[in-house]
Amino acid sequence: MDYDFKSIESKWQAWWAANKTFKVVEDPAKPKYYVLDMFPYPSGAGLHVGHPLGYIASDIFSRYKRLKGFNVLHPMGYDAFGLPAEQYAIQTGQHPEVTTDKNVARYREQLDRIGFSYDWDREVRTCDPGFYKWTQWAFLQMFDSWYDPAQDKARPIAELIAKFESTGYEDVTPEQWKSASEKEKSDILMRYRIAYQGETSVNWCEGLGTVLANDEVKDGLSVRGGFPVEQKKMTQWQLRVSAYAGRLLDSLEKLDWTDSLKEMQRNWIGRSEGTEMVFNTICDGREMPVTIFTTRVDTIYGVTFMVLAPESDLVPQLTAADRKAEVEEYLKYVKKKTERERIAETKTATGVFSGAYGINPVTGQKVPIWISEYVLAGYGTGAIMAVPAHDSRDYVFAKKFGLPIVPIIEGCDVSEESFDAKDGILCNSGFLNGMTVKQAIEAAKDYVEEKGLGRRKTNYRLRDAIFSRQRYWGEPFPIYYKDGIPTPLPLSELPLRLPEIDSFKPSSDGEPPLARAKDWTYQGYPLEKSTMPGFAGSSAYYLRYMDPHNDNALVSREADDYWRNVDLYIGGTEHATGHLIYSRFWNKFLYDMGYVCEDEPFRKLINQGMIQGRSNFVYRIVGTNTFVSLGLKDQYETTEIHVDINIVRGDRLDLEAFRRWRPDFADAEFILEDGEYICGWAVEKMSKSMYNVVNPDDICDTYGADTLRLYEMFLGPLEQSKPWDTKGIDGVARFLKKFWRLYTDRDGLAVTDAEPAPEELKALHKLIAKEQEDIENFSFNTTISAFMIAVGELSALNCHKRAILEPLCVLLSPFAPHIAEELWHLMGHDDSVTDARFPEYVAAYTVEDNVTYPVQFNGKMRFTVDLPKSAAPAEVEAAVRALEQTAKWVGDKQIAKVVVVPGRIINIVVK
RNA sequence: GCCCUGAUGGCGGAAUUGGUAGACGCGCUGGACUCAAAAUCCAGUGGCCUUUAAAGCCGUGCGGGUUCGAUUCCCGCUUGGGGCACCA
Repeated sequence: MDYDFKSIESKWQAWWAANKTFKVVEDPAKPKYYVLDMFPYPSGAGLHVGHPLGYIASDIFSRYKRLKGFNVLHPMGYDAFGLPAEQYAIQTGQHPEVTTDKNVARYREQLDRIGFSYDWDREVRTCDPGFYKWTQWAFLQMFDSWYDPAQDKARPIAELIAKFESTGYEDVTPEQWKSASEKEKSDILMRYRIAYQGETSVNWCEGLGTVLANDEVKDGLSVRGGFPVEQKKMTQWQLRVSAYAGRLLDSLEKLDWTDSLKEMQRNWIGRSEGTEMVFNTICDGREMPVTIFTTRVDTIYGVTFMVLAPESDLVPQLTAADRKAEVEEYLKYVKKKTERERIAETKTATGVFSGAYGINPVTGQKVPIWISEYVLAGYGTGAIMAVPAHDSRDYVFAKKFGLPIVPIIEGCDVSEESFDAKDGILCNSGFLNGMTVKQAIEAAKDYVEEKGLGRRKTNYRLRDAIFSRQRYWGEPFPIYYKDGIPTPLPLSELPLRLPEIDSFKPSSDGEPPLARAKDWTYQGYPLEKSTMPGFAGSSAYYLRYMDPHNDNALVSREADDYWRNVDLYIGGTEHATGHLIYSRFWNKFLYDMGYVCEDEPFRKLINQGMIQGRSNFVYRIVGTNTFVSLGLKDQYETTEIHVDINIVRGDRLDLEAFRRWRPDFADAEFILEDGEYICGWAVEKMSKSMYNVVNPDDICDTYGADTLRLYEMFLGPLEQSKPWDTKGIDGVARFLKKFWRLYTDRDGLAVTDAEPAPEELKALHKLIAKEQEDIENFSFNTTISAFMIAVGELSALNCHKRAILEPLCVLLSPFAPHIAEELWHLMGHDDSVTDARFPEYVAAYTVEDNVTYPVQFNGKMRFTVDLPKSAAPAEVEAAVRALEQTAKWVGDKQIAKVVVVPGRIINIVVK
C-alpha cells in the first residue's frame, strides 16, 4: 500500500472537523494551557509558505501539551479591519466587508489544508459587530476612567469628580468645579480620562487621508503604503498609554520573552531619570519662570544658552519685540518641513535667537534663549538648558551659531567634538569640583532639591496613542456630541454598527468617510465620524477567545479565572512596539478595573523568524532581447530582471517556459554557458512582485501537509530568519515514506504482536527522551533529526512490531498528524491519536548513564574513568592504558579525572 | 551614533554545563537494481600531505587571552540581520 498522503490528509481533516476533535471546554479537573498565534490580517494575496511557520510551531506545541494531559486552548481568528481592504474599496467601490469575507474564506481554506488543531468554534473576527461591541465597550470604560497616581492604577472617573467636589484636585478647587459649565467640566475631565480627546501634534498622512500612530510610521513614511507623513496639530482621540509607562517597563522583568524584544520595548518606552529645574527668564523686561528637563544637572556650570522647541507654547511669550519677524520666519520654515526632511537633516543645525535671556539658577549667569527644531515640544518640557561641551547636539548648534563652549570636566578636549561620556572629574563647577560625574549628578540633584530650584523627575519617551483614524473600515466610536460635548453612548446601544455609505473616500470638505452616512446621529446629535485604528481590535482578542460567544461580557469571570492569560504566544517581532505594547496597556487597564485576573497578557513569547524568498534573475543585454547566463554577464552591459522561480530549477532556466512566460520574451535569445542558462539569485522578501512566492497549497499538492509541516520545522531554528528553498524538502518526504513502508505492506498494515526487543525499546526510548526535551526547548528541527535516526535504527532492526508503532504514532502526531492518525486507526483504534498520552519511557531502557570507576595509576595518583554501565572489563583496561599515554604529555600536573568513551580518551581533568 | 543578534563543510544546520566539531538532511561521487530512466537501496563525502593505507597536520569570521582542553568563557576587531535615532 503506497503512502497516499492526499487521501489520508483529506480523510482525517474531514474526520477531525466532523468529530470536533479539537473542541475545547473549560475543565477544572485538568491543567490549562493557552497557546496563541498572532492572528493574521486576511490580505488578498493569500498565504505564502512563510506565514504558517509560526502556526505550525504553535500547533506542534499544542498537540504535544495535549498529549501531556493539558486542556489546551488553541484558537484562531482574523484581524479583519484595516487599510488594504479599504484602499481596495476606494479604488473599486467594492465594500470592504465583501473583500474581507472573500479573503477570510481563502485563508481558511489554506489553513485547513495544513491540518491545524484549532478550535474553530472560537473563531473571532475583529470586524464582526459581536466582537467590536467589546472593543467599543473597552473604549467607554477607558473614557469613564482616570489614572490615579496615588494608587498607581486606573480608577472610575466618578472618584475624580468626587475629589473635585469635596477637596479639589491639582489645580481645580471645589469652587471652580461647582461653578464650571458642563462644557468646562467636560474639558477638565478630558485632561484626566484614559481615553480622551485632545489637541496634539500628529502624524498626518495625506496619501492615506488619516493620522497614524508612531509605530505606523517609519523613516517619515507610512508603514502601509509608504506615503510621506507630516506633523500637524489636530484634535484627536487618544489613549493615555503614557500613564502606564512605568508599569509597562517594570513588569517586563517577569515575562518570559527574548531579551531583544524586551530591549526593544524598553527603548520604545524610554525611561530617563533626571531633574526638572526652573530658570527665570527676561524678555523685554518681563520676567517669567521656565521649567527645563535635564538628565545631566551636574553640567549646570557648563550652560551657555537655552533652547525652546519651535512648537512650544513659551515661544510667543519669550520672543522679544525686535526679534519677532525673524522668529516668525523661522517658525514658518519649520512648519513646512515634512517629518522626512527633518530626519534627513539631523546633522545640520537650524535655529533663531529669541531675544530673551534665562538666568542660571545656580550660577546666576545670564544666557541667551534660542529656538530650534532639535528640541522637541512633546518631550520633557519642550525647553532645555544647553551644555555644548558635553552634549553633541548642543555642540553642533553652538558651533553653527558661534555660542561659547565651556568644558567642566578635567582634561577633556572639546575642540573637535563634545565630551558626552559620563566619566571624569568635574572642574569649573563650584561646589561640584573634584567629584566624579556620577557623584556630581547625585550631588547636584540633591542641591537643586534642597534649594528649591527644581525636583527629580522621571520622563518617558512613550507617548499617548493616537486613537482616531479618518477612515471607514474600523470600529466606530460610541460617542456622540451633545451640544458639542463628547458624550458616551449608553452601553445598551452597543455595538454601534458601521453605517452603509455610498463611497469610501473622504467627503469633499475633507471630513472622514463616515460623514457621508445618511443619518449618523444619536437622538438627533451627531456621532463621532472617525473610527478606531487597527490595534484597537487586536488589543484584547486573546481574552475574547476564552469566551467568544458571550453577549454579556468581554469574557466571563469563570472563563477568565480558568484560562487566565496566554501561556505561549507566537508571532513576529514586527509587533514589538505596536500591538505588544497596546495589548499590555489594554490588559493592565482591564486588570485595574477588575475585569481580568492577570495583569500581563502574554507570559511566554516566541518570535518566529521570517521566511524569505529566494529570487532568481536573468540578465538582459541592454537594448536587446538577448539574455546572458550568469557566468558571462560581466562581459556585457546588462539589466537584472526577476524571473518566476517556477520556471527555474536549481538555478537553471527552463528556456521554453521563459519564452512562454511573458509575451515580450517570446522571441528571447540566449547566450548559454555549457549549454545551460544559469540564473543569478538573491534572498529577498517573499512577494508577488519578485516572482519568488511559494504557495503552501502547491507544496501540499506535491508533497502533502505532513511533509510541509516537517520541512518548515526542519529548515532551522524557529526564531531565525531563513530563506525558503524547496530543494531540501525531499529529505523529510523520504523520511515519511520510509516510516510508512516500515509498517505497511501491499495489503495494508504489517505489524506483529511480538514483544519488542531491548534494542528496539532503546531506540524508542531515546526518541521519547529527546523529543520531550527538544519540544520543551522549541528545538523542533532536532526532534525531526531524532525521528530520522530512530526510524533508521528500527528499520535496520527490521522491527515491525505494534508495541513500537503505537508509541511512535503518538510521538509523531504533533509533527505529522495525518499519517499518525491513519496508522493509529489502521491498528484498530477508533479514537484520535491526539487523545492518547505522551509515552513515558521505561527506566530499564533509558539511555545509559555513565558510571565513574575509580582507577589507580602508578600507585601514586588517584583519578577516575567514566565509562558506560555496560562497559566490558577489556574496555576499562583499555581506558587505563590510554591514561598511561596521556600521562606523558600532562607532565607533572595532578590528574583528577579522565573522561573516556569506550576505548578512546576524550580528555583529562586536572586539579 | 546607540542597543540587540548572529557568523561552524558546497548548502540548511547539530554539538548537554568548557570535554571525540560537523549529528540529521540536501547536494555531490561511486555502486546495486533497470534495456534505460525515475523511484529505491548500499558506500563515500571539511581541508592539506600521500599512488593507496595507516598516521599526521590544519580547521567553528579575524587577532589576542584564560585553561590540561575553547564553537562554547574574557578582551579587542571585521561583518550579516534587526531595532531606535535630535528623547536633553
